Amino acid sequence: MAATKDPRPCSIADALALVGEKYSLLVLREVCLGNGRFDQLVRNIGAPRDILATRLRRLVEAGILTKRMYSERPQRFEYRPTQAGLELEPVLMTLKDWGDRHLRKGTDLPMAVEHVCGDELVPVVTCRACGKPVRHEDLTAYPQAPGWTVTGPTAA
Amino acid sequence: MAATKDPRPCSIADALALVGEKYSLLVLREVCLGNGRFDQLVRNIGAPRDILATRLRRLVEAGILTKRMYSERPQRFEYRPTQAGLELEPVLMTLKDWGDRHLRKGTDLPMAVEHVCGDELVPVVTCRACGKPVRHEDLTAYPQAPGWTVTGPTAA
DNA sequence: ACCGGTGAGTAGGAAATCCGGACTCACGAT
DNA sequence: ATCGTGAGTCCGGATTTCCTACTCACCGGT
Repeated sequence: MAATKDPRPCSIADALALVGEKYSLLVLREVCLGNGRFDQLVRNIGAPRDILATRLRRLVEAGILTKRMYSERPQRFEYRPTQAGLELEPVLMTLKDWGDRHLRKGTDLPMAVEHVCGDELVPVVTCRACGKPVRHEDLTAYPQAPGWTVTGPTAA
Repeated sequence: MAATKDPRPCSIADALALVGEKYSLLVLREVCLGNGRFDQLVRNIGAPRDILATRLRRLVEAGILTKRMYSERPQRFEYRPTQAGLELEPVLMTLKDWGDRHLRKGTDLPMAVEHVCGDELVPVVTCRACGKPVRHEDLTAYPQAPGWTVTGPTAA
C-alpha cells in the first residue's frame, strides 16, 4: 500500500493502488452481486476478517463503496457500490471472461451472467469511436508525461 | 499466493490469483508497450528486483509471458506477452480509463492510446450478442456451481 | 432468566512477504 | 585494467497477512 517510488505516472498503477490489493476486487464482485454484508463477504471471499475490515475502510474512503445502515436497533450495515464502483464492474466482467477462457477452457463455468438482451454476456472491449473490438496491433501509445519510454511495436 | 480457502469457485478469483499480485499487471503493461527487459521493468515499475524476478517466473509459468533470448553472447533476455497475455490488455485499457476518469478527472493524463481508426481509444465494454454497452442494471447473475448465493438486485 | 445464534467487527502473535541495498557474474567498451 | 550494463540473487529488517479467539449488541426461544 505504501506509495512505492513508482517512477511512472500511470492511471493503471493508480487504479491498482486502490483496488489492486488482495481481495479488493473480490469485494467489489460481491457487492455488485448484492452480497454486501460483512459476514457474507467473509464467507464468500474467504478473507480474514481483519483484512476485510481494512479493505472495506479503504474502499469506502476511496469512494468506491458506501456503508449503509439497514437496521438501526441491532445495528447492521451493508456495503454497496457507488457509481465509481459500478463502473469497475466491466473490468470484473472482462477478467471473468479471460479466466473462463484461459483458466477453465470453457467447461464447468461457475457462473453465467445474462445480459438484458437475452443472451449470455460475453464482454467485448471496443473502441468508442469506431466500435471495433480492441486488438493489440491496433493500438499506439503516446506518452504525455515525462517518465515514459516506449520502445516496442506499440510505441508512438 | 497460497490458495486461501476461497469457498467460491470463480473465474475472477482464479484470474486474480494469477495476475492480481502486486506489480503483475504493471509488468503486463510494460511488456505490452514493448518494454520487456528486466532492468526496464525495474525502472518503469519501481518494483524490487527480487520480487520482479519472482513475478516474471510466475507469469511465464502461467503462460502469460514468454522469456526470449535476444542476444546470445552476452546473454540477454526479453519478456513478451503471449496470446493469453495480450488478451488481458483490454482489462488494462479499461482500468486505465477508469483511473483517468475517477482518479485524474480527465486532466493531465499521463498517456494516451490511439486506436487504428485515428481516434483516441476510449474503451467501452459491450455485450457481444447485442453490441450495447454493459451496464450494471442490465446484468443478471446465474450461479452454476455450488457455493454461490446471490441476494441482491443482480440476482437470478 | 438463560442459552444459543447472528452481525460486525477487534486483538494478538506467528508466519509469510516485501523492501532496499549490496552483491554476483558475464560480457563489451575505453 | 577499469567502467558500465543486463539480469538476476542474497540478506536482514520492515511490513502485511493469517488464524484463532474474543467482544459487544441484539434477538428469539424455552
